Amino acid sequence: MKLNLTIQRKAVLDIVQHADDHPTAADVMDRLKSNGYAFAYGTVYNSLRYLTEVGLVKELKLGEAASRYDARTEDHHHIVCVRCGRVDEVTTELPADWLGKAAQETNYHVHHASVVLEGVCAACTAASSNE
Amino acid sequence: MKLNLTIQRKAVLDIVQHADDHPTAADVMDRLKSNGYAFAYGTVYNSLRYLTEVGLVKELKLGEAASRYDARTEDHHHIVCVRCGRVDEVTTELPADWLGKAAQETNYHVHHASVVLEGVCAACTAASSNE
DNA sequence: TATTAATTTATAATTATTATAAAATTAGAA
DNA sequence: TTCTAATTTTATAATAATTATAAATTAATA
Repeated sequence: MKLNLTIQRKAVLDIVQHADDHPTAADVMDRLKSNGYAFAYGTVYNSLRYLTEVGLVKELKLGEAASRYDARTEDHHHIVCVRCGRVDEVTTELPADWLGKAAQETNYHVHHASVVLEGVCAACTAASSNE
Repeated sequence: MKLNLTIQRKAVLDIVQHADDHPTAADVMDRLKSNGYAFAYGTVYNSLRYLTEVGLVKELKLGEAASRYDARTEDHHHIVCVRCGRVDEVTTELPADWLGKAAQETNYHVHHASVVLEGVCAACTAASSNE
C-alpha cells in the first residue's frame, strides 16, 4: 500500500500541517477556499480520513461536536480553554505507574491513553485580570 | 432553585442510576420503553440535560458519536474496550504533580482533567485466548 | 490504446441533537 | 377553590457533522 497523495489530499495535508491551531473539517474547507481550492465537502472528509489512516494526521475528539485534526502525530494530550475554545498540546507523558494502577483496577490491557484537560489559557487569564 | 423531578425525569434518572453500563440517550429511550414508558425523544434529552445541570448525572463524551450518561458523579475517568465497546470506570486519581507539569507546560489554569483509556477488557482478552 | 481501478464530485441520507410551538400539567395567588 | 402564570411535555421540524451513493474524472495497468 504505497502512499497516494492526490492534489486534494496534499492540499488538505498542507493546511493541517501549517495550522497553528487544530482545525475542524469545516476550518480546513474554509482555508482551502482561501487558498483558491474548491473541493467537494466529501473530498475533504475523505482526505482527512485517508491521511488519518496512513498516519500523517491525527483525529482529535475533544468532546465538541466536530472532530479536530492535528499534524503532530506523536502521542500527546490536549488542553482546551473553557473561555475561548483554544486548544493546546500537552506533551508531558502520563506516568507509567498511573497507567499500571488503572490497568490493575479495571483488568484491562491498556493500549492507549488520551487526556483532555480543561482550563483557562494565559491570554484569557490576562484578559480577565484587566476587567 | 429547588429540585423539580417530574415523573419523566425521575424515570430517566432511575434508568441511569440502575444501569451497570453507560447508556446513551437512545439506550435510555429503549429501556424506558421496556419499562412501559413512552416519552417523547425530546423529553429524554431534556431530562438528561436537566439531570446533568443539577448534578445528578454526568454526561460522558468518550469520542463516540453519542454522549453517554453516568450516575457516578464523583470525578473519575473511563476506559473503553476497543473490541466490544464496553466502558468501565477508572477511579484512580491523576497525580497532582502531573497536572502541575501540564499546567506549567501550557500556561493554563487547569480546572479539570478527563482521561479516556483504550484497551481490551478482561472478557475480550479471555475470549481471544480461547480461539 | 483499451480497460480497470481509484478518486472526486454533487447530492442524498443518516445520526445525534436542539429548537419550536402547541397542548398538558403544575404551582401559586386571589 | 379557581384563575392565571409558569413549567414541562409532546410532536415535529430544523440543524450540524458526517457518511453513503452513484455518476463523472482521473490515473494506472495490460
